[in-house]
Amino acid sequence: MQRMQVSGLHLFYSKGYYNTSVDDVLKELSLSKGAFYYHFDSKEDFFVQIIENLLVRKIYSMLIEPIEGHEHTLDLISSCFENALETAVHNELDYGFVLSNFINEFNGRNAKVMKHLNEILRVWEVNLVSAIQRGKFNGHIDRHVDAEGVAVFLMSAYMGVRTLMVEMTPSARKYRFMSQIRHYFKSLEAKTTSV
Amino acid sequence: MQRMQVSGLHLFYSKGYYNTSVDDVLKELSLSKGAFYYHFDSKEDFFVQIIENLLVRKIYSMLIEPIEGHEHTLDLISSCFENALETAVHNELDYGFVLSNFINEFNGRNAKVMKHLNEILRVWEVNLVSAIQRGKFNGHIDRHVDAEGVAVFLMSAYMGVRTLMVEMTPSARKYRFMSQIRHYFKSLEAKTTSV
DNA sequence: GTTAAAACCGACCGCCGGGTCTAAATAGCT
DNA sequence: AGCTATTTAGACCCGGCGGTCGGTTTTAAC
Repeated sequence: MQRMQVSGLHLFYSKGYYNTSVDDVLKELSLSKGAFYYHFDSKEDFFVQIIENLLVRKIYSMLIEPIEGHEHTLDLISSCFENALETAVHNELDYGFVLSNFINEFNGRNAKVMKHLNEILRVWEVNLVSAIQRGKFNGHIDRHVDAEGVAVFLMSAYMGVRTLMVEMTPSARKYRFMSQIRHYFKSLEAKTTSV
Repeated sequence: MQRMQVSGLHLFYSKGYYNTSVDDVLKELSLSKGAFYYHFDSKEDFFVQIIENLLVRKIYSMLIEPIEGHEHTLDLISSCFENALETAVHNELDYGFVLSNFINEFNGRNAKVMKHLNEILRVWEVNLVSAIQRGKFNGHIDRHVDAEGVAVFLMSAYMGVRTLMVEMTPSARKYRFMSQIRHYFKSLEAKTTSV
């Protein structure tokens, strides 16, 4: 059952949810329909459980936890992004943004699933905002900076670069992206510029 | 035939390519299978023609042409983004980034289609890079700025915010996003900061 | 060893989607 | 009007997919 979810996630990620049949998942593990529908009500239910059991935790440990420290916030964020993108470069299952793909796939097509995915986004956003506010409080970040704005901007940029990195010179793009992120961060630091 | 393409694009955009059947397109226009397969070899061919006939032109007029002027490059880009995102807010068919959605859908699933979509991206990127270089030449942009880096960063951010804007307070996010973009641009201007 | 519950098997159903094919309609031309 | 070429109609085929169901095996408790 755990195995089903793991290989289900891999397949859904690489081939897309609607483009992956239940049989595909079962073939991978040499299991039968019976086994599947004993454990899960439906394909959708299966996917929701994958989100809850695998996705949220991985994303939490990859994008939330790493920036909860009390050191220089912007450094935490940039090395967190750096790590996440590095796993993406190596074509590994980039839990960092499996999410982005799924959001694109389910948008306006499956409200139920979208609720779960949006919830993850929301948590990430809240966490980014509070990290930035912490940075302002600690004096690392200029106090005029709009925390919500920066959060939206960072999420956008990160999700976008993930799309751009697939199939086209990923490591070069990662490098360029990260250096711009750092440049952008420099402009947010205290005693340098203001918003 | 033109009508087929137009309503095909609308449906593919709103429901997804794989989630839209040929019959759906035909139902919309009260046409029959015969009419469709007389004009197009396959569903895929149909889609490729939509890309070539509708998508590239619209994107060209929305994201390429507007930044080809010789005024302050960064201003051109930001008002170009502003316009494109504004149409997205109003749930209109945002040709600006229909592209982003499709790239996400076809990534790693259909190489043939991806070739066409990547080509559009490539043109956009080249155009951004040369716009930025023009800005450096004109003295509006700091000469230390990495034009390729900025281009990748802008494309990422733009594509990402499009994802983020769907289904969750789009206009607030657009506003925040744009103000961060402008802030970022300020840090690229000549005689202020360097990379 | 018996028994009941948990887990699994795989044939089967109904539906839908892409694509084919033949016949009919329509348009264009003389 | 008559004839050809273009365009449509829609019945049909086939493969795949989500889901069901009756039955078999495995597990575990006593």
